[in-house]
Amino acid sequence: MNTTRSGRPALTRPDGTPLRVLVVDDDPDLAEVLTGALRYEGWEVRAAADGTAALAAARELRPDAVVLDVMLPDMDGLAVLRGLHESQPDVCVLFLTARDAVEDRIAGLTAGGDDYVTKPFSLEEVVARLRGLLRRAGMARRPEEEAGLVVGDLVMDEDAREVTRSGELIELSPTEFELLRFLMRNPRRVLSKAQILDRVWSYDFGGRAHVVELYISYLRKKIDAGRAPMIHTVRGAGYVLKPVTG
Amino acid sequence: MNTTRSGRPALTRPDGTPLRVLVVDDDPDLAEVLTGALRYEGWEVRAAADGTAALAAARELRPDAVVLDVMLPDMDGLAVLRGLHESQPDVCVLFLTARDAVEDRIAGLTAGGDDYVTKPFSLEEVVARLRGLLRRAGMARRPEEEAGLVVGDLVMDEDAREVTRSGELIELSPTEFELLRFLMRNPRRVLSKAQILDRVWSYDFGGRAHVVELYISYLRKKIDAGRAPMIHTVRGAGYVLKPVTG
DNA sequence: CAGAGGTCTCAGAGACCTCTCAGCAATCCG
DNA sequence: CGGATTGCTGAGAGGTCTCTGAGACCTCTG
Repeated sequence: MNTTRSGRPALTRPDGTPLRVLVVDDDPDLAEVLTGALRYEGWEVRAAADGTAALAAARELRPDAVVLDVMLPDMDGLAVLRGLHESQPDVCVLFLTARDAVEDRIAGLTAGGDDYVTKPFSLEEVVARLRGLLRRAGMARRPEEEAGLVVGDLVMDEDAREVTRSGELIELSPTEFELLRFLMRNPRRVLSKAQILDRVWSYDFGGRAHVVELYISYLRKKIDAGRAPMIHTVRGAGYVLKPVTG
Repeated sequence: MNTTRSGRPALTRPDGTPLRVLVVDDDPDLAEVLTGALRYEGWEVRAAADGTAALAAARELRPDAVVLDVMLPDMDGLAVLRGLHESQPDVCVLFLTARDAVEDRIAGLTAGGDDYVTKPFSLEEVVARLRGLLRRAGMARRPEEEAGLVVGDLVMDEDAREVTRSGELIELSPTEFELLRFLMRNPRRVLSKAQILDRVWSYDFGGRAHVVELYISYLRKKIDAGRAPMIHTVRGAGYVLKPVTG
């Protein structure tokens, strides 16, 4: 079976082969980081630096999804989108856009059910959106019936952005939600603060690992409050999320 | 079968041939020590002193993993990573970084599931991380089904950093954990204090072999406390870890 | 424009870890 | 048997890691 590099079973195409994703961004560092993160999901990834290369690569790779920067040196987002749909009408597209980009442009781009994230983004968010797109488009098969993320009595519904523990609803801020999602996708594994920063915070975040401690502290107050703790500190190594019994 | 120089069966590629590792560091002494330690694991190792040489060597050797200093004279870490992934998308990378390098944050480098250790490091830690990376990436086949490290009723889960004896959880500090890992990877074999010092303590540690005695003492209190002892002193030679009956 | 919620920095308190020192115990050897 | 050697462990200094509260800054909303 196809698996992620973390050992977890991967989201695959309906026939069980790896999902194919094309990353299009003219910043090579960003493209590299994105590529790495998506490969980590167990997907087959290729990168292109401009619209022309993107269209050529798409024709060859026939990707299930494209991660597309709307500001490319040679073509604008809508043109690339048109070109993509010409060769593959069903492809899912996740747009990357600057925060200050004119909002209604985006509105037009996402009309076809596609989605977008604004720069600077966190990798966890990009991966989550892409998974959402692919699932909704029926292009991906879930490894199991994984109705939501479940660790012990802690349950996360990603679509509804709802978290419950023992059936009790817990309200989380956006950052708290992302952090918990990352923890829940890696249960029983110690995650270092650097790993967490790289995944949950946006790539241009200059701050220290200290924020991680802070947000872990917030999560504990909401999730572990008065209950048997699920979030554990491993001094000198990082944090683990574990079901209560073991 | 491929074996380590210590006689233990080696972690191999899926086809049983030795894993191939490329070491990239511009400090020749450090590169030598690393190369030696990895060869000792039964792996095929090659060294390169800068980014250009590394990429050339990678193209030729096609390594399963690369140990990569992020501070190279000619290229930055992300650029080397990009070059590596161009020729080998699936290669695992373990980064070496200075502790005082723009604190804690290895911006994006660990995003793809890769890992890092900070200098000064212990060889045991480098080897352990590399093994972890390779296992998770599905690039390595374990010699046996070695679900975790097991010696008698003593069990270590390296991912969760958890140790149990007879099912009872034992809490260990980072150094205690490393020391025990080394012992458990070499059961029934007498390890000298010098060997332990070289493996478990970082290469720039100036202290005496006395710390080893101290930490063995700590471990005994936690692991052997009130039970049949597993850690034995071999006077004039070192220490052995053995299952109780043997 | 005021208020609310969210994010992050700062700084202090406290817990924990590592290692040195020193004295004692066990073992070895003449 | 007695001295020398080797190993064990308690006490404690110093440093590091972690947690938490207070507050500044920002954005969004009414």
